Amino acid sequence: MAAYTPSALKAELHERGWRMTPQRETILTTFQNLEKGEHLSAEDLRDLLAQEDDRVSLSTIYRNLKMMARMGILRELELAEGHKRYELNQPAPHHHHHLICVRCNKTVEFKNDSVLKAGAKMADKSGYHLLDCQLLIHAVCPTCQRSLLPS
Amino acid sequence: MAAYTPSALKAELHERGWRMTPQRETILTTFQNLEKGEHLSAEDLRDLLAQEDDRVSLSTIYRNLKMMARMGILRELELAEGHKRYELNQPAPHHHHHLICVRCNKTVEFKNDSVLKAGAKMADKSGYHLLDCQLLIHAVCPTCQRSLLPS
DNA sequence: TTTACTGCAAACTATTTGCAGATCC
DNA sequence: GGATCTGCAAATAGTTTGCAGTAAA
Repeated sequence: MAAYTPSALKAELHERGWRMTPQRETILTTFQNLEKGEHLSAEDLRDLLAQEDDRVSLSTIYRNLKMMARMGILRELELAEGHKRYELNQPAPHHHHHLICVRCNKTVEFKNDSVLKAGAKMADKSGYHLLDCQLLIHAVCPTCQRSLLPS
Repeated sequence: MAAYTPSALKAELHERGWRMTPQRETILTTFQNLEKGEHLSAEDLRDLLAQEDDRVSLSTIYRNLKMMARMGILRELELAEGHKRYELNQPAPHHHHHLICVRCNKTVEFKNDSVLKAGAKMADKSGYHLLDCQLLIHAVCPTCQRSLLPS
């Protein structure tokens, strides 16, 4: 656990000439307090914060989710159709991949360190600085295979 | 090469109570004639067909790209921000993954059969019918690392 | 002859952007 | 003090949908 603290974020922002704000701290700690494997869309996050009476505007949320993904703090997932979801970008023991049913969107998370290593090696070999590595499997789940509906 | 023929598509459509159309054949053969590694957005495809005076409406393109992805004929990629791209879903020797710079969107394709095998095994283990398996690596390319601009 | 498919135009929705005021450093 | 950040409202853009006519089988 331990992970990324607000002050580590602050330091990294300052390095780039940016600023720490209460909204950014709220967003970071919200993701850290999330149950393992839970991921949020921009709107989910807005609603969750509103429940706790800690309102942050949708545009600020969008701006900061994208920023944190580009910093490698969050990972951006395209699981269900039509909107992005975000989760903390965790290192090796917690890092996982996704298997998704294209019909019902049911998602299975799974770990595979050798895939992660292969990704890291590939990035390194090309001189890229790795931010996130996800194996994305599109498939049809057992239930939907049995369904009589074509599609 | 060889691959999927229009009549194979026709047969598969009929199995599901669907129909073959000239538009569907056009879309399939267009992807087959594409250079290796090239991928198209819905709009790209519309424009490419218009150039060859073989106009297909955008809605028909959207409907069929999604259908063919759900059949496993095409793979749906989210490379650059904001719109999906499609390419032929090729088997083992041509199958590849993507390494993407989150700043400039420069993309490197690479092959890794053991990753593909790990994905197929995982789908099988969960009883899912595999459609596509892609390792998606988000990173910062060498040029953008050197750039002085923060972000 | 039936039902699926296409094309058009309109609708939708997630995300982005311009701007004025607030706030971080 | 000066630049960055936020919140609002409006704009954008990719994609979807309703419908009437067309065409597979």
